[in-house]
Amino acid sequence: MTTTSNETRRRRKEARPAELLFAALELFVERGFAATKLEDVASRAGVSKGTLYLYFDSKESLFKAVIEQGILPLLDEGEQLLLQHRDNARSLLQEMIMRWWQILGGSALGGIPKLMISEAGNFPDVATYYYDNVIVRGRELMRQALQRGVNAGEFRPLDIDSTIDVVMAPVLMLAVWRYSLGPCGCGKQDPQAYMQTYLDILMNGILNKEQHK
Amino acid sequence: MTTTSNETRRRRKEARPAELLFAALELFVERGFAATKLEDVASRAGVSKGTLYLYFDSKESLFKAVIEQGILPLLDEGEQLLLQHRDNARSLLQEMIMRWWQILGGSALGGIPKLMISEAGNFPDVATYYYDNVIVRGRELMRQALQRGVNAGEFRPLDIDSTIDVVMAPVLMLAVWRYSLGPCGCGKQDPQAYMQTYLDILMNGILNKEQHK
DNA sequence: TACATTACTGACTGACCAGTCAGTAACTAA
DNA sequence: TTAGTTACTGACTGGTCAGTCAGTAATGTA
Repeated sequence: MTTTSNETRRRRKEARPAELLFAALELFVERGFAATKLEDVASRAGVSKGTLYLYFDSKESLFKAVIEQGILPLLDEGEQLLLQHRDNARSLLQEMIMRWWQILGGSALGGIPKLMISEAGNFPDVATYYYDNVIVRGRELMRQALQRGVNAGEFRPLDIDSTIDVVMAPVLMLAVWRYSLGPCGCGKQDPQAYMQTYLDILMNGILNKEQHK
Repeated sequence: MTTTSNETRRRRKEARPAELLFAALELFVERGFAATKLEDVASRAGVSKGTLYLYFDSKESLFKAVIEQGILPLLDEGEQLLLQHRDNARSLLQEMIMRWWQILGGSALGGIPKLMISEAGNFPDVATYYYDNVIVRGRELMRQALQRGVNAGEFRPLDIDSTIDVVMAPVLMLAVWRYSLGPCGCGKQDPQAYMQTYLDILMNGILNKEQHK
């Protein structure tokens, strides 16, 4: 081995934090927090372990940063969508769900729900942060979409609070799956069909029967 | 400290394995595999670490045993239900889902899905075992209930394969939640209402419109 | 009561890894 | 070109924990 790196050492103060966070996210999601070695995080980001400690105080603070950086952009987009949308509630809800899935399914951010689920017990304060800043905010978006539909008579009368969680569960489950049993050759057969079926059942389940098809 | 245990040492060869498995399940679910110390598992089971090694070869084999012992009884019951049930498909499906939730929600077994999700990446062979013996078998139960409904005209024509996963997701999510963010004071407000709403939306979503209410 | 068997114990070891810090080399300003 | 600054490195340390094993005590048997 003793590969003398042909890539010469560089100083890139600005890029390091983001690169380290991305590497950490990938490894935390893949292996879990406790089983991830900081040496591996550093080398995946192309630096040494010492460098990691220039930018983060400890393994735990790296974890916190991963969570905090990772999810804020996601919600901003949802809030945009809600404000701009002027079509009926059905298409708003449908679009929110699909957009949400595209983001979760299409980037490493999709691993965050799995990571948070796995580690919440070991980091109660991060869990609380996540709850207050992600879950509550996400639920609020969903609440408004559902409420709009119920008010307009598009949706049946619903117990909004519990409906929010029921509606979100299948999307979350799909994202979680992707990073857990998915890679073991036992994925859901077809995410596309899954989402299709889900939306079909959901819409049939909550739309008012007045206007059919 | 030096607490001289007033409870005198006992020899209970038969009871140890089950007690160790139960303690291990609780701690693995609570903290994750890597973050769980075998010393803690042993002491929760009321024995020393050495004793644990009389019954299990290694930490990994303990993990495997936890998974293997934990889920088989669950499926047996589901298969019973499917065979005995002679009512309509709607009530069969409803009963399967509720019974499933009762078991997951009412015993420590409910933590197994969370545990498997968290650790699948680190134990591909256990994940494969779990997939083949739990997920495939569980899906088969669900498939038969759904197929029965579609054949009888009770349910709309459905893409059964994807419907299976969509139907299961909300129950799994509820179980997972209970052992992740649930304990951080941010639980789903009311599991009862959640299941109620879920069944309501699901049934409205898949029942044929011919027979209403 | 004495001896044999074995379930059980816990101090010990070696590997592993988070976190440190003295040293190195990339960049900068003169 | 040189001297000064600082981003970066990696060998090292101290603590932790999976796994071991020589010893202890509970039970069985005579």
